[in-house]
Amino acid sequence: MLRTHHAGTLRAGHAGQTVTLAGWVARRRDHGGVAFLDLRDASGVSQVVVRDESVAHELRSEYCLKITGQVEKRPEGNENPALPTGDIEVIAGSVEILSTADPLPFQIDDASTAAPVGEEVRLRHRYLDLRRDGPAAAIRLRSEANRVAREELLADGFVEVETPTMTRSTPEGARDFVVPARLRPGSWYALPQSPQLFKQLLMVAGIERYFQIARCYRDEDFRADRQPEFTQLDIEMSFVEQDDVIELSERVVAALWKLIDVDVRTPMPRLTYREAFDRYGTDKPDLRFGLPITELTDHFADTSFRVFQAPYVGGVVYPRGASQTRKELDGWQDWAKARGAKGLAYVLVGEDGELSGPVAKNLSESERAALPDLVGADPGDAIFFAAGSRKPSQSLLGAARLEIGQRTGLIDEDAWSFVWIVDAPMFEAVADTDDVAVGTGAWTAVHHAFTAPKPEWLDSFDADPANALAYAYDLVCNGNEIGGGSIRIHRRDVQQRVFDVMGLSPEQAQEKFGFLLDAFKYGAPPHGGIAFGWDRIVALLAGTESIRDVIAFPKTGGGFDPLTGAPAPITAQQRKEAGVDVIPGEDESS
RNA sequence: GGUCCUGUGGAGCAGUGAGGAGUGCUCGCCGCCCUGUCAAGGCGGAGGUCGCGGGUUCAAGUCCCGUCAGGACCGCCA
Repeated sequence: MLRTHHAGTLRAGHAGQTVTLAGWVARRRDHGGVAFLDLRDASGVSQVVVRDESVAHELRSEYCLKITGQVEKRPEGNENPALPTGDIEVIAGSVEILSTADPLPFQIDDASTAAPVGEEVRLRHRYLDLRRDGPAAAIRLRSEANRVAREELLADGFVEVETPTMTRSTPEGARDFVVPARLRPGSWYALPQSPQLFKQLLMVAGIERYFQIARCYRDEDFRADRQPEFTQLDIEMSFVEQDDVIELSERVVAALWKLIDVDVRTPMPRLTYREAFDRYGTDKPDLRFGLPITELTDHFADTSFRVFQAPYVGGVVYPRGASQTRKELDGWQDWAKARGAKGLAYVLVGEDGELSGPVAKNLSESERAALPDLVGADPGDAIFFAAGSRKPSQSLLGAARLEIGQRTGLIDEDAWSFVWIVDAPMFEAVADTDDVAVGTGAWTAVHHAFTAPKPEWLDSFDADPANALAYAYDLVCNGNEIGGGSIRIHRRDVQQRVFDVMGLSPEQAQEKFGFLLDAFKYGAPPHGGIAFGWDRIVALLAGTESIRDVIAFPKTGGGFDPLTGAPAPITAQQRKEAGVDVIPGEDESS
């Protein structure tokens, strides 16, 4: 080893020892005659005292040094209580420059810069960014999360299995990334959107308890919490029911949050999908604050106000919202229109209890009188309304609820709220979505085509697909969906009935999922599982907004890696070898 | 595919409303001084296609059009 000690570990007890340290110059304070270096390695920093000015003079920020010297207690009064190593310093005997450093594109020591450095320049020099305390801690926390999950699962008899990252394109939800196959020009591998099909095959294989920290790939447009490649903690178990998967999941989550000294209370509360939409207008409600939505359809059943003559009317309270300016209230209209709504009707509750605003005069005396109590509004509050089809209206109110919670500071940023969303519908009408439908039927799977119906719907789901409930569960933390899974179909007859609802013929099913259906012919065990959004979970643990902060080398919005410059053109020779430009013949399936 | 925000020495900002010489701030960088600092200090200095292209104008960082890049959101993401 080049060193005998780690810089951040030296204490008063080391005084008198001769040590060798290796690390980077975090900061240099040259007094001419005596110079102080903060030498940083992964463990922290120690102050090094260089008394030879000719040695100290040429040293610069982020030079990589090897220093041998004696640990001494700092002179009386010169201790730095802000540093763990603040009681000692290392009097440099020899200073060897292992590596010099050019002037930096940005400062590593962010304590000295008032404002944060821009993300683009940080990502272009991510290897420097990761020398900083915050980013370094996030990557190390991720490693700890991986360790904790592995320990919890391995101790419970789980087997870690790696599945292919070059596989067959299967019709799942998202667009596939594809890889040309040199040996079969015109044919392509796909990168997996998840290990879903493989983990089910592993259940057929008798693994019984599988997990993997799995990389997944989806070629979709970006959002703050999306990357083209992302990570799931993927779990699948045989001979289990919903409660078994949930119980295991809660143990894993509790172990993870212990990393940040949070005791997660289990069992976690559950909401049905229906309740979540009725009360919070979303399937991933943030329960760190209240402000539930109130359905007002019955209240306005006989209204003369055209806008409220709708299949659904609901409202949400904006505490103290009546004092908003006209401009702010108009801003909400733009906000709603940006979400595809016509607008956001509102009523202001005066301090005297009188209702005002453009909508109020359209309401009857009785409609006005009961309204504040019905929605839980006090004098000085505002009430926002959405009217129209049930789900879009609830979604709008749910988004408004969240926006109100954020604007009014109702959200306790230190709180952790976990909730399971259960009993999601199995199907949704194709007309309600623009999904690339797997089949040609009027219905498409909400979760995926292998999700089992709840036991009580086993006989009737195909007779009443609009109301059939799936044996599926999503885990939501502070308004983020951090995990989701289901009990799978293991019976061929049930699977075919699901395909029938989706308009998928046996022949079509065989073509698309044949390898899975074939496997299910050979004694498939009942099984189910869950996948956790690992990047989001670690981001929550790290207390950062963006999952980019917990990915070592993330990509920016266009799928571009500012560090390597990927994606980049390839040479003509590479194109030729890869067979990218081969046009499939008529006898080849594309 | 759509909407909004941002782009000014190496970093972070101000300057754009209401056009008038690349003006300013904090940090960094370079040189000199300095023997107890720890965001060291003092003095001096260098460093700019104002993202890019076009237009309006006597004159554009500033106004208009287009475009590129980054961020956020809608669509999309079983």
